[in-house]
Amino acid sequence: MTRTTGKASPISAVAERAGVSVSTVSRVMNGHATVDRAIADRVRAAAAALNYAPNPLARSLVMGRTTTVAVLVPDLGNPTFQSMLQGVSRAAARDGYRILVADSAETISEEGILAVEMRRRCDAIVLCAPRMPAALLADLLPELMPAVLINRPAAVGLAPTVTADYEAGIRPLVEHLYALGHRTLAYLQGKPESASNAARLRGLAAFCEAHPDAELLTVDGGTAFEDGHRAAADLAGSRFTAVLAFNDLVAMGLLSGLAELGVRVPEDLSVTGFDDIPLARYTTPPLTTASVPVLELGEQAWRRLHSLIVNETPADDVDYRPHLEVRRSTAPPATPRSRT
Amino acid sequence: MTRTTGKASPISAVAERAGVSVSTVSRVMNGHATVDRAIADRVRAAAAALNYAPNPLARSLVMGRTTTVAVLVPDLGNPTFQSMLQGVSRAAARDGYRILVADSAETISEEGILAVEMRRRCDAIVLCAPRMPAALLADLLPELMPAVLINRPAAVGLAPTVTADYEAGIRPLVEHLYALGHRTLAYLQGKPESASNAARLRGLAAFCEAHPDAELLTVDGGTAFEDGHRAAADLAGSRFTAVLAFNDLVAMGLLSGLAELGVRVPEDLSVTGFDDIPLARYTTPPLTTASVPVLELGEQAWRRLHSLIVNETPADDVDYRPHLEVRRSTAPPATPRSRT
DNA sequence: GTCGTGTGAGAAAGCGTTTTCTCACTTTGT
DNA sequence: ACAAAGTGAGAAAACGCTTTCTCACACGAC
Repeated sequence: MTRTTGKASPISAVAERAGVSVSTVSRVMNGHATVDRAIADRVRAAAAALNYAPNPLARSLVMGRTTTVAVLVPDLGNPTFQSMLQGVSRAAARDGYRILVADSAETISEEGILAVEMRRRCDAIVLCAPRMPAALLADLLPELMPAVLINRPAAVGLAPTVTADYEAGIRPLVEHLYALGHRTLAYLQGKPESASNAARLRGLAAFCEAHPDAELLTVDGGTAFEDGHRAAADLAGSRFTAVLAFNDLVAMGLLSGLAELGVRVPEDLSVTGFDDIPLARYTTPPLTTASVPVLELGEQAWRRLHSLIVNETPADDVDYRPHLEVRRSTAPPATPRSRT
Repeated sequence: MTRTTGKASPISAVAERAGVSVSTVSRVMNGHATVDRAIADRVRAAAAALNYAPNPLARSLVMGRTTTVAVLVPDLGNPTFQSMLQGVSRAAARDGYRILVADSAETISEEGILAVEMRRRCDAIVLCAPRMPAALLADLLPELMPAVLINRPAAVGLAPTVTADYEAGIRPLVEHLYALGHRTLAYLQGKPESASNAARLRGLAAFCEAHPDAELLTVDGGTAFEDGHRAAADLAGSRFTAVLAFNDLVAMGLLSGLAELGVRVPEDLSVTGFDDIPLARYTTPPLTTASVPVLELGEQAWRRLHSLIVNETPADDVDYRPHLEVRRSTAPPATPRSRT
């Protein structure tokens, strides 16, 4: 009648089979206190025979911890957030934690509700919500703690934060173009309400101030391939000699659109991306971009969250400065025809 | 003394404040039975004042369901699995379910343990484990039910399964190349132990049988960009006029490597991918590939899992036949020099 | 021989819910 | 008016565990 598989047997079954109390089984399973060697062996044998494993739910309830954390990202379809998730997931796995994941894209208006609901099922939360209004975030955070923020530089002080410095990061990119000789530039912006778009704009504003001879225009783009692809037509015939795309995805869409239109990159037009997603180095031509260590961002988020969970003071906030990755989508502008 | 925020108050606090028993609070919160209108209002007021929400853990323990399902994927860094995850996640979210995600890449040898452990924390599991030995899978499944399998055609019958038919899917691809005039082809294979690689090989074998005049050689590749990139050097000087890459990632790596070597695609060499990941249409040249509806795969997996959870009989297994997506990375072979 | 002092194991009290069981208090039927 | 049937709410059991509290027993010390 010994079934080595089947539905989970409760601790009481093990206790009964071993002829001891549940307390003793619990003690054995958790390696607690000193329990007589012979009895412990009997318990272990019984547990093995019944294929016993403690019910994690019951365990969580009584212990007040789930060894699970939530990760909320705005779009599971975006390589950047995918990598963040992967970074958190891997790091957390090493510490024996599981990930509860949610994609807020579907329910942008109820992002807050979603976050709270997720949070209550686990021990802590990593919040990547670039477009959540600051006020809402501030309201929410007390309910969410322990929490770590990704890419919410404005919220520094509210919770441990890991960020990429998009403002500083775009500077080398645009300076690179300037150094190549570009003076008429376009910035194909992302969603205007996004914090990181604002940061890029600040960085670009600083650039303009430093180089009054350069002209930089912001044009509406988006955050996805399609947005870049769509923008190609407008940009192809324009007077711009270089365009900074909001991110790599948009840049790739643009690259593809331009190729279809017969515009040569970088000969006719230089293009830059942002993020350095894995595919950026495999585009044609390989994309000049600002490299953001997203996996690292996820890992560092986990480190801080873990500290909070075990009641240590987390490491200081970290702000990754993206580094310029020069590839082949940028080159000096063609000799202006006006010279002719 | 009314704190509208703060640590979660238990149901007993609400009961006390409303001057009723916990049972009544529970009934009100769950809209059960008929409870006196006046009392119900009092309870709701108390709950609101205390910002009460039932503890999901306790709820799960007693109700025996968590409204959470696990998704196990072999690599969170791979666009294909990312899309599957997204597909499951979105569909599950619509039904009010959360996703517990795990990346087995780190612990390939303990994939089984991981699966069981995840499964015990929730109501069901979606298993995407293309390289798990069939015997292990069969052993594991009883413990995992309810479960749904993705891309394990060999396991049909053990659990509801959604698959892409890689064997049938590669056929139109290679036939397309054959029709273009290619007779010397290379298949840049993935991991030999993977089920979907075996399926592709079967499809290709059938092709060879049907076209004795064509020569097709299998060469070792891999599953990632880097693998394709690395293979470029070998393939560049070869006599092959077309190469079928294991998947789009490999194809893109290959494209990039070939571009660096000055090999023109498709003029000098035709290249195909597999999967039709979002970026495939934005490569240069856009990639001819077999389109696998991965998001759909995830969604269908969820549908079946949901059925199992609510004790309905799930829809029949579904086997998506990838469809040929002809883009611009394939063309007739260059006129052979041997003719000269 | 009595008094600490350990030691090891069982009993019981939670953890925060839901749900069944009970029962007091109306209504209704006659 | 009196039993039968309904209502609505509290008490208590259950979910499966961990942990504190208790206590029986055996040991050396005085």
